[in-house]
Amino acid sequence: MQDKLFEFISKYISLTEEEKNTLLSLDLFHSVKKGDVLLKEGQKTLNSFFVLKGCIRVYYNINGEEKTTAFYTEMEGLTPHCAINKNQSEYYISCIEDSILVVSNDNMSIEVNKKFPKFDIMCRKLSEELLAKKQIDFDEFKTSSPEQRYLNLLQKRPDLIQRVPQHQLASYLGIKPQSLSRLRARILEKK
Amino acid sequence: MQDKLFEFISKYISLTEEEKNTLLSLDLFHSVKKGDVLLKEGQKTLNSFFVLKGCIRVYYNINGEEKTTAFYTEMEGLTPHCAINKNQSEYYISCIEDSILVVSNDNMSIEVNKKFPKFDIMCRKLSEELLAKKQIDFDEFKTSSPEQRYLNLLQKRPDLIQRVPQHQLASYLGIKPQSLSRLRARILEKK
DNA sequence: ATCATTTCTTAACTTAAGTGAACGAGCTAT
DNA sequence: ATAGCTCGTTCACTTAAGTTAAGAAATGAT
Repeated sequence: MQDKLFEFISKYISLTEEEKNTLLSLDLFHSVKKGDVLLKEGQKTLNSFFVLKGCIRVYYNINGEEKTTAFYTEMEGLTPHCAINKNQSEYYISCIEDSILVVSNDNMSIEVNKKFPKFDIMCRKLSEELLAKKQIDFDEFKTSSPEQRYLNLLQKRPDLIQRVPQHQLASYLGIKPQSLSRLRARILEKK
Repeated sequence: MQDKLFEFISKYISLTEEEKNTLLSLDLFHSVKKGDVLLKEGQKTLNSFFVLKGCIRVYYNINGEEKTTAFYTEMEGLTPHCAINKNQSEYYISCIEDSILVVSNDNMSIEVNKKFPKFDIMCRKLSEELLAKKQIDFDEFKTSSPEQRYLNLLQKRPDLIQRVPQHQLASYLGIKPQSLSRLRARILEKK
């Protein structure tokens, strides 16, 4: 499982054995169970989460209703907003499948970056890439209807539709569960 | 105007005079006129754009229709997706006011980063921060109705509503110009 | 100053999403 | 096994956005 992490990192920088060992000494790997909550609204954390296996989701509690806004699956990760601006978190992060995560905290990465400055380069490339990608995703969302978004998701991340409950998918698509149900029925009719 | 750039940079790293001079020697500052197109669909560029004064917008041409997805005003900037993944651009970038921009290109920043590695640190902090902010913006967009989005924009970026044409604002809000018109009339009624 | 174009608004109509309620299927815990 | 939940779907109704068209207002070009 560690190899998957190194494989991912190698897309951005190359690591010596020494550097790999430094990383392995940091107790990065964590198993979490379906339903485990990694971060709650109002909490603070300096942790970042990277998914090696499984799926985590981000959701808000808005007037007692859960609104899911993001899923992270294999080889995807997030640094919560609150870890960057040192606020309390506005959202929850929880685990929707038994998962294996790399959990790294900010102090840790400051240490690592001191020892191996090229980690900064990786983090920079990675976050620039993710930023550009997020912008494209946002653009696609803005410029399409709920039905187009669903069809788009079906193309791009068919796994999500399988592994994620409908009502969570619905808010991810910016609509209510009933509307998603109806929209799917409508698509089936058309075929 | 250069001071505004240094002031911005100083939020992330501190610069020596030598470093400032190196930056100034790079011919970074450009004046552009309202309507000037900085990037077209299908083009490639390695340039990044940072707005010192004025406003630029990102828009797509989808079935002959312009869909505006982003605005960048004072002290905001973007690195186009195509500059990161070396593709042809999917979108246009143009100037909606006479503006003063910092235009930096990728080769240039590689040079600068070699000389002054702390620029990498700045870029990293900056893009991590922007990524987290973009995610929050996206979340807000997903979890609110067009009307809420408009009211939200009115709070957070009242300047945009003044300086940007309605039909561009509309697609920025994910709706048609007619719907924006109607929605604004509805809000006025309620008051 | 005038003409042409673009932009914004309004209106009538269509389509789709939101809302509230009901029902059955599947899970969970006891 | 069953009682209690959650989840997904369906329905009827409401509300708002999309569409098409028309006209007024603002802008730009000659």
